Amino acid sequence: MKKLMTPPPPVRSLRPDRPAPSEVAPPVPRGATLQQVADAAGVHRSTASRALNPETAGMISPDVVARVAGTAQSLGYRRDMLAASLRTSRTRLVGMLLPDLGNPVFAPILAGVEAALAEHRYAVLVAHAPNDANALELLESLVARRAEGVILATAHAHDPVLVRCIELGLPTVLINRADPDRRLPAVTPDDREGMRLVVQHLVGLGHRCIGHLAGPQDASTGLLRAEGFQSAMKEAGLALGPVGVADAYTREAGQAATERLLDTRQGLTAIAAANDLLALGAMRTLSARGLSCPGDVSVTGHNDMPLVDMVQPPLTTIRILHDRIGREGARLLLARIASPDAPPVQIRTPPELIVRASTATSPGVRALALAKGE
Amino acid sequence: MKKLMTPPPPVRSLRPDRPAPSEVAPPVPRGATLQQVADAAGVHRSTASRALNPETAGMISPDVVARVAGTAQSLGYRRDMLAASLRTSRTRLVGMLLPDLGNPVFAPILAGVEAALAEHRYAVLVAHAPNDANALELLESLVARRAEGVILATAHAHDPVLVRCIELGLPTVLINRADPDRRLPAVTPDDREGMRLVVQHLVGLGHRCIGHLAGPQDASTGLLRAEGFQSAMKEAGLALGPVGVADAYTREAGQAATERLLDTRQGLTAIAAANDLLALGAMRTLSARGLSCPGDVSVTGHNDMPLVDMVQPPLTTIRILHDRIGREGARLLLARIASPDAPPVQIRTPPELIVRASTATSPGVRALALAKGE
DNA sequence: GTGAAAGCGCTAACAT
DNA sequence: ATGTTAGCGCTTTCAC
Repeated sequence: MKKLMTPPPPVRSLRPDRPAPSEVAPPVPRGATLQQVADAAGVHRSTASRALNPETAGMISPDVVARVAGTAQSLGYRRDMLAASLRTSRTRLVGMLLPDLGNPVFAPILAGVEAALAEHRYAVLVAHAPNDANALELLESLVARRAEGVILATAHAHDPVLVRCIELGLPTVLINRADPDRRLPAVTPDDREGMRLVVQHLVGLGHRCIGHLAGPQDASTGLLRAEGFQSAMKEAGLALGPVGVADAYTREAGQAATERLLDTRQGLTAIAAANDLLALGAMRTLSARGLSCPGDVSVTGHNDMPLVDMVQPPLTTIRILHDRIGREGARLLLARIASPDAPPVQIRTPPELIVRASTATSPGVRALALAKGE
Repeated sequence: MKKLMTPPPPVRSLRPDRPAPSEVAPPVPRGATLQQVADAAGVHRSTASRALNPETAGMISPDVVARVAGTAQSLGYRRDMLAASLRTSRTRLVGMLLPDLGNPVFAPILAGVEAALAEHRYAVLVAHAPNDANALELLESLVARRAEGVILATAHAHDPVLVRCIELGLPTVLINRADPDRRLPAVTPDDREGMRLVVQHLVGLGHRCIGHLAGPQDASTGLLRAEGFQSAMKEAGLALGPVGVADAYTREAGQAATERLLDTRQGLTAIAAANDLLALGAMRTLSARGLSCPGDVSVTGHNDMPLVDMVQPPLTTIRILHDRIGREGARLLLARIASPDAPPVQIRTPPELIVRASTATSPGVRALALAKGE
């Protein structure tokens, strides 16, 4: 049928040493191929393959292994992962979808992911989807490149990307933000606990009328921090605090939301923001209104981003271990790639309260102390 | 064992909806293959290939194109870039080697690179080599994955990575830092011009005794900014300024180098730092010595990193268009991939002086003005 | 322990 | 305009 063999064409013409510079195709620099190594070492390419793979080198006699390794070395051979991946269906590649590289939390997360994956010889394909623009398209391209899994730092409520990942059966880990339905493993800061630490701190300073400057409520950070704030207030025996919702994690949105918050409730002595940038926005609004921080109003942030210790006043905030979140996320993803049907784990990293100068004893307590003649 | 299943399993010839969890091999989720699409559409796979590729769809009759596209759609077919790449030797993949994701300049650079590459359907493989640890190894892994080129943000003097790239004939672009020998194309901020703007600004404020807080001299930024500083001083008719060299771009190193700088030369009224973090370190040292900024000593930075407008006093600095550096770098790399033998271009992005409150009229000028009874 | 042969999924001559 | 054929470079049964 198809296999009517012609005269024996067993000879494989070796590729020319210097491939003639083709007109239009870019002359990609290529090293030696396995076939060439095998030929030079006088063995079959399958033998060479086995000899060079630590997993299978045991099948081959030590002297052959040595010889092949030697010729490979001298020919500058590098295993072509592309071809190997096609054959084995293992690419050792994962994709990472980032919502906003402008936000300084993502760089250390990426660093953590990269470091943890590199330890397992995996590589990271970075895709950036500012304000979710064509995130789905980017996801598809990661799949087309046979990423073995993806890390999503972008998840928000009813995220189509997340749905698509599930639909594809693609190993996926959420990072920084979680899926409210817990369908996928996630690594997030312990947002509720962070807000609890903040509220406790403020209450300890004598504050009773505390407002929350909330982040966008379609992201888990915004939602959970708002919840954490209210439950900590309740726990402290205080009434639910007033809330101003910012529509983005920016200083400008923080300023605007603080305006609303201050208008909503008179006599606020402290503002717990869902994020450092929001807190900095709050400080601006306060000073614009002639209020001092922390004299009149204490302010707290969340994230401990670089330089918030140098602003005036230095910001009391919650430190998040972003690097560690990245590492854990990578670890989880590798676990999920290995066993995709294991139940999705939720990891929360512990927050740490960093007390600086933007929080102080509440004006009431100070007045009282003063009255006591201290 | 636990899984002694009862009746004979019904035969499922098609791949099971839920792939049975295999013992060790990860069940990678795969879509339809081109062959399957071709079969379903009743054409040969090469025809299907041509029909689905916009470049070659012209060769195929419109109705066949439509039919193939339809079946592809309904089967959820996605071209496997891995296989295509193996065949065509074009991966549309580039690697990016980053020295320090902790430094906030690199996130926007990465964003720029990613955005520019995505426009050409290229993807970015990110490798992180903090303090150059195994940078060479990372480079090799990028090559093994057949990256068509690399963007190095890591280059320093006599960089082995750079040498290896040249040796491999791998299309390479340097970013943020340049190769002193100009063997490779590079996109950098115009460091000399930036320092010139700074010095002019300070001289305009009446400063005459200006010191330079230099960065590491094995990176082009450190070197060029120091050179730019001195040549601008000369241009302004001033003597060479004293220099304190920091051994890293950190606040701590900036503090230490400022100590040395202040000890070297009495009567300094301004410090031009090579970088914002160094400038912040300088401010610390000044305040530790009871000197006020800008009252006694003016300070300038370089980069305009996030939040330096919020520190006290807000930092006068040079704004670098990091995002644009990334974009230009990507553009250059694509050009180099297309024609590797073109002469290496050097692009410098224009700096912009951002005047804030860390610089003020020199004490001498102020005293004079005062004496004049103003 | 090693070689032979098949094939991962795709594209690109070379035929018609 | 479409089908045939031959690989890209590698791994992996299956034989011996």
